[in-house]
Amino acid sequence: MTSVEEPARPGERIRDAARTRAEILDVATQEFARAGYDGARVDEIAARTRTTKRMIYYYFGGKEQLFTAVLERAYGVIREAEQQLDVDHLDPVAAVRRLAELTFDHHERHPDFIRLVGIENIHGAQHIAASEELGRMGSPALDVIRRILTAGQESGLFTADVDAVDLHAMISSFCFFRVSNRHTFGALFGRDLVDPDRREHYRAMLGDMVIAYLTAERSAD
Amino acid sequence: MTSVEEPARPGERIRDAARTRAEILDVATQEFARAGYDGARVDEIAARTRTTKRMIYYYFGGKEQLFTAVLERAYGVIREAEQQLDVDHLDPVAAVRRLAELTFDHHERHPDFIRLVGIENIHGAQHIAASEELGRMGSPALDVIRRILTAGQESGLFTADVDAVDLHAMISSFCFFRVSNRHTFGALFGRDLVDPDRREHYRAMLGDMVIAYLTAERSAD
DNA sequence: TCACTAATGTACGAACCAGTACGTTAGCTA
DNA sequence: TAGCTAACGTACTGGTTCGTACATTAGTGA
Repeated sequence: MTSVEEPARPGERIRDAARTRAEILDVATQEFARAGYDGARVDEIAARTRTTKRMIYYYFGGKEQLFTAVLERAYGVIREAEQQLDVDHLDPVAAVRRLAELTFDHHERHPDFIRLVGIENIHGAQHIAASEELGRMGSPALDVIRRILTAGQESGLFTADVDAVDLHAMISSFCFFRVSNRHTFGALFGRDLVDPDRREHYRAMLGDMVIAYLTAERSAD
Repeated sequence: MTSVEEPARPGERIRDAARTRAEILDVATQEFARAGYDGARVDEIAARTRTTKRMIYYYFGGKEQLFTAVLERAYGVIREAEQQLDVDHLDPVAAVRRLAELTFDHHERHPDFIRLVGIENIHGAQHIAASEELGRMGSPALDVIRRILTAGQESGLFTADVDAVDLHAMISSFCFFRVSNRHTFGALFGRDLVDPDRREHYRAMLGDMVIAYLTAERSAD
């Protein structure tokens, strides 16, 4: 997520639009994730870049558009990760587990992304709705799930009545909750869901859960 | 969640500390849930009560403490609902499904609560940490889960290696995500997770998932 | 090399907003 | 019924914060 941040060497190009833009996005991502949309301060973002507040308005137009740009980039990162998915050579059961684990890993590695999505939900997904880029952007993961599901259902291995979107929701809910709700959950139940010592346990739990659900014996009705 | 709101009849008691306090809490719950902690406006809360901003500071001390009071009451509601849980007469499988469904129903019926918890997580659960009441307040659901789990494991029906807290996390994650992320999920994947027409489908999906996980055949290792 | 434009910095304004100083009244109690 | 206090209202303030007007400079193309 973080771009280059070299200590402005002498002789280096002083003016670099792309770098300035990227640096603003980096800092804005942190600040929005830290404090929420309304809690984030444009002045604070500016102070933590090598440029000034003026540039934020020059490049992005305003706080709202800046947040949208932050979201667009964050979703872009996960979409790229999903495009790396290569599970077609695996059998359906192994493929689903692999997919679930990759989702698990990505959520764990990008807590800022989780926070941004939580914040965007507080605001009714209005920025996603207003963004053409995010509207166009499909989900490679969904295509992968669709393929695995079809294979598993045709072979009779998978008995569950779900489609790809539902399965994606199931996997995401577990991964998302573990990161997004770790603070309240920890405070109320005294268990740190992201404790590294428990990481493998939850990772396995997710895979077991999804596979058990998909392959469970079902009464014909 | 909403308290009495009768249209101040003449002859009725004008001064009613309990009512004023409750009315402030009602409106504050809506306003915080609507806009987040920093997005919520104390003036807006005051304007939508029959009293003034001065009273908010008189009864609660400040915005921060008001939010804490809102959280305390919201958590109190779910704790009360959990205390109504009576599944000890059911077999473990039926009991787990019943518990999951009650969690599902409560989350669906209290979207404001979900939003408040999401907001509290954005702020690192600092208000919960600062609240004695919320610290003391255990979870009746957890006790119920513990009993069901023990019964199911002793009878050999449940094969999964989970404790009550993990199982609670699993159930909550599905119920919570469905409500909390419905906006971004809907915008990105075009599916409304809280569409009434799909309600039974997701309710069954949750129960199936949890039971499949708990009862799945496992290789001894 | 000169002029033009993209990129940047400074300083400020106007609105907003949490919190408070100060004054008032309802209703209980002695 | 007198007086006392909990409950309430008004009007304001001080600081914050988004956004912008205006000035300036780096780099580039003719």
